Amino acid sequence: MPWKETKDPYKIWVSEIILQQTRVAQGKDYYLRFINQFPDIDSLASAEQTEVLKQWEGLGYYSRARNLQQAAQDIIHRFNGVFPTKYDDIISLKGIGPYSAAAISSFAFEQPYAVVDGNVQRVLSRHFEILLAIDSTEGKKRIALLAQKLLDKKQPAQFNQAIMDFGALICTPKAPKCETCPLSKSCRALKNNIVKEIPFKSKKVKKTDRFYYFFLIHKEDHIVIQRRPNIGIWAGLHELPNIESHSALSHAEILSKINFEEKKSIKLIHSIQHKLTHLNLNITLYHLINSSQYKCHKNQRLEKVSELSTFAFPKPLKNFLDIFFMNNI
DNA sequence: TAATCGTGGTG
DNA sequence: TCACCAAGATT
Repeated sequence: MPWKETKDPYKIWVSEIILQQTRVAQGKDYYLRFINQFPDIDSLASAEQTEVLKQWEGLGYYSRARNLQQAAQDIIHRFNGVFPTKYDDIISLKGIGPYSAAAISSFAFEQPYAVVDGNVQRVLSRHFEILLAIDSTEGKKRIALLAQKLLDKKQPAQFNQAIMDFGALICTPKAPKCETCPLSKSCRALKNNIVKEIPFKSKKVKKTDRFYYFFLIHKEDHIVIQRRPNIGIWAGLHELPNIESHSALSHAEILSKINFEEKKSIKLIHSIQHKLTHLNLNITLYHLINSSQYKCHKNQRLEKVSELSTFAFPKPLKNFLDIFFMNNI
């Protein structure tokens, strides 16, 4: 892992943000490209937000990218452009919570702060048979205190890396390798045969439906694009003009909501469903065939198809645009 | 506290 | 196929 070959707090910081809720295999190439494009705090702080989001395109949880840049600008102003070394200063930065602050403090500065991520929650809750939900305040507190107590204060970086690796390789979520586990003798969950029951959560995420009807408005070698608002899903990314709804809309309802001149020339070209962690996404794409009369709104712009790769789009839209224009050139 | 925020891998 | 969840944080 390339971020393990450095003590540069900036690079360690970037790697930790990228790896939040993200697998190493998925984040590795993003890390290399991001560091190449923004090699230090100054280059990140002074970049255009659209550039930063472009580097993040396809990685998800896009507030991470915007918070990363905001924190870089914050470091310029509050810490003279030098990454802070105190835990309290580190955790005060946008996008850095308890896990990332402990990770940076230990990996970059060898300070005695125990990381608590999904791996650590799993390892400790099993080994010590903690029968508290890991998404409860009490459960989190118990595990955090335990991790901090267990931490080897003389080599916190190595300890933190080891316990996370242990969770990722041995004490895995499903089919943990208890037969060859070096801690099997002292594991209380294994002793009581409840390894697969731990850890557990108390809350159930209820999924909501969301419907997007996107319009591909095509004028010769240009299409109409716009930017998403700075809140909500895919905040700050580019997209196509659309209608959003919490329920399915009929074709007639869609036509009644749009103010295009040539309603009859709207053709459905693509319909897909996505299951996200917290919502069911239904995306329908329409093609406005004869759109020579279309006039852009203030928040919209005509952009050359050949320039679309310079903008960050949500993954479902990028997939569609890539295929559509590859087959139509 | 609970809801929200993406994408991809896994059994 | 589908629920689960991965180096979590914010509001």
